[in-house]
Amino acid sequence: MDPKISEKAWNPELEKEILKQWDEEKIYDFTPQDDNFTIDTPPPYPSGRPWHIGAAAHYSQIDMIARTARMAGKNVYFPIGIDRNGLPVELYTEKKHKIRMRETERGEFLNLCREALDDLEAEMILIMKSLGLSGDFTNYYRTDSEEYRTLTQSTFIDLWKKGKVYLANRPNNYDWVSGTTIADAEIIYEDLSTKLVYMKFKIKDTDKEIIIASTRPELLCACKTIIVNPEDERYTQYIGEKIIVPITNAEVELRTHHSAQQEFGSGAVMVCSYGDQNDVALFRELELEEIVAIGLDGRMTKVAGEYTGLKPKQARTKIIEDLETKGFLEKTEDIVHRTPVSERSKAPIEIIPMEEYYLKQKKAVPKMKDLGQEIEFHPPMHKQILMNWLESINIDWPISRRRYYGTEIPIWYCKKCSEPHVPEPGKYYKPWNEKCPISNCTKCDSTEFVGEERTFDTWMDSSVSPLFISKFNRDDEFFKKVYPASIRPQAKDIVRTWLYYTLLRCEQLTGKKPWSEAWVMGYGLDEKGMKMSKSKGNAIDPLPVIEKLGADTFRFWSASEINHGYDFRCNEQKIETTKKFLSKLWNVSRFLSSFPVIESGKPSATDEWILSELDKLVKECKKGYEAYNFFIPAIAIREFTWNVFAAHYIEMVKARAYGIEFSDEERDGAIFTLHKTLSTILKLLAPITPFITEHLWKELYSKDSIHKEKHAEPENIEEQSNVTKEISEFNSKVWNEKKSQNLSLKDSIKIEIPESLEPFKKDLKSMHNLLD
RNA sequence: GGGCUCAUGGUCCAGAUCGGUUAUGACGUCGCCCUUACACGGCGAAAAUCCGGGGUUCAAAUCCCCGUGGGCCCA
Repeated sequence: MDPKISEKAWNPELEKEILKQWDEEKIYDFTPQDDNFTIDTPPPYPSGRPWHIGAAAHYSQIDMIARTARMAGKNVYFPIGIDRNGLPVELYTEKKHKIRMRETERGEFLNLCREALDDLEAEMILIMKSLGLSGDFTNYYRTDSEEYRTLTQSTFIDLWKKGKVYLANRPNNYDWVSGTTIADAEIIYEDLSTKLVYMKFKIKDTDKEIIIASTRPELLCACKTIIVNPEDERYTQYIGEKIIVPITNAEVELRTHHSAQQEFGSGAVMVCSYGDQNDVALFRELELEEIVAIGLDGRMTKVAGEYTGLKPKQARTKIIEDLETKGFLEKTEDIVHRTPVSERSKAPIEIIPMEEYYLKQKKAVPKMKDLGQEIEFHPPMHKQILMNWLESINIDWPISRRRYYGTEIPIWYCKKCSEPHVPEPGKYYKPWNEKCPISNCTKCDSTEFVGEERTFDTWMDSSVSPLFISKFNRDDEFFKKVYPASIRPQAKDIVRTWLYYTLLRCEQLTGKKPWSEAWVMGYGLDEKGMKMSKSKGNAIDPLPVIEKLGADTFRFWSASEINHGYDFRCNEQKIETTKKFLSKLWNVSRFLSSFPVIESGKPSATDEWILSELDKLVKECKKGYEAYNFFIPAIAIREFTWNVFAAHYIEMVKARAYGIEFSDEERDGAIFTLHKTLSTILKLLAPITPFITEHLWKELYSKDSIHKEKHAEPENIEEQSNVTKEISEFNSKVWNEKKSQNLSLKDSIKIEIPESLEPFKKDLKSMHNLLD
């Protein structure tokens, strides 16, 4: 009886062949029906090489969602997209070609960006395909396509007409390196070392002075008041006094405010426009008149007097020197300061009053909270990230950006009266490069217009992904069938951006929530538990790993190592050792391929025992798959296949399956059970390791793809877990005994079989060559 | 300062809303073994006072409180 499968190990090269078959057989094609399972797949952003290994794990798991749903009998719509709008590619292009965006002709710069994106995108698509993603690659979408940008602009025009957009001049987070406003959500905090400068401020008409500590002495020229804590007794006597600001000699008032911390510096704080968000709040609350000390070029403005034109950091150094020579400097201290920086350029942000477009969101918060409650989160704990974010929203969403590579804001202004004009939706507009489609100004009838040059925040594009994939405004029939989507899989770190903005925008545009479930995955960290980044040098390139070990090994690692929702560590060696399980599965299948597949058989006590354990496994997997938690089935399947099925059951029935000293009926019971168990294992594993299961399935059980099968259903067989324990204990006992007597495993030995294992006596005897 | 989350052999992790025998498994280490699926294997061994303290209970890795330390997020 030669095994039908002859190769001794799973060869990952076979994956390429299988991919081709899937392609030819079109087994993942989607035709909308009345009831569909739509996955709002995250379009990854090609921002540079290499792609993140955590992302590869993430997309593997998203595919497991698709396959799980498919095997549950759902009609799965699994679109694939690439997000191509935004700042990172601009920075990448500037670096790659050693150019500056603002010194390059806009059209030319956009072309360079597009080329860079095409390159990076090709690698991502290659990785996603190699991973076996069962998505729609033939129609994959790009967020910078004409069609997508038309949607972004149309939805903006719609919201504009509904009065949800307004222009306002406000202190804004300004990233002067990128030359653009950024949203609060794009700010991160970094601990940077800086100097805390203790300055002497004279109290007017006295010879007394107070000390004020600040990390931003260059903003002295924008200082409007000094605050102290109302409970700080050191300053009680000076409240209401005029204080002379060093260098500028301006007079400001000393007031009390609870936000001044007594422990920080001297307890007295200078309030300037704008050192930080607290300054913004204070200027608003105390109705102070703002002074713009830093311009859009990131340099000091003329109010800075002799420091005009310097960058804030240069001005700081110089002003510290001047304070010292003029006797205003008490001391300086080196401190580490949590500094708000731009997430993308890493430059410290400045707060500068600027005119930007805003999308109303403050009033929508209660509604968003309700929607958030309606959405089922996997795992449930991550709903809290959204709720915390909603709790902290206190300004509307600034949506305009002073960048090039993004969807253009479709507005033209009348040259004469500046009235803004928004065109009709349904077309992609580039106002910086196109004539205004409106012939006369609606206000003054003038015929000359100026196009808006700014673009949208990229989340304006990303936040309509459920509308794009469902062909909103393009195909009503399709839209009705696939919207709202079923599930939004995404990473934990963009809950407050992508997840939240999608909720907001889709509700504003359709009145409905965009999906009923949200599936949130943790971060991929390095082997020490630190965040991976290119600058730290601890990033792992997923492509060579996948090429070397194969997608299934990588996928099984991802499922068995990542407890859903928690952060996970990536370790190449760990991934490699995962391969052992696939080898085990392969060799179990190779052994079974020696026996004919038979449809039925009369199971013996041993067979019934393993079938009860198998049924337990089916139940366990079902629990995991229903929550889209692949950690549960992966661990359970590995444990069962390796440590129960292969280690004990197969060894017990080997002789019976060969028919040595057993009747045909007994033999067939074993063969039937072996195949039933293996075929069930393959089906249980199919969503996690689609390649090897497909190959073995076709070798052993069917011409048709395993991915057209339905999930195995529990048969509710009574549990026999105690038997498992007794069997494995007995087997260990025999093995140990033989070892201590220096016997080979095939040698005979005399050991009493416990009474409880009486039903398994014949199998155990043949397994261990036990003497009566 | 607030929130979420984690802490179990050298390393990673299970023990999930339901407290209950000797705390699961993998990686690594060591020893033995070619046994007609597999040496990418099998068997065996060593290795954990379950972060600390307190409480509830007949019973706590598990529940509660306090603390310590890490990660992430927000301010």
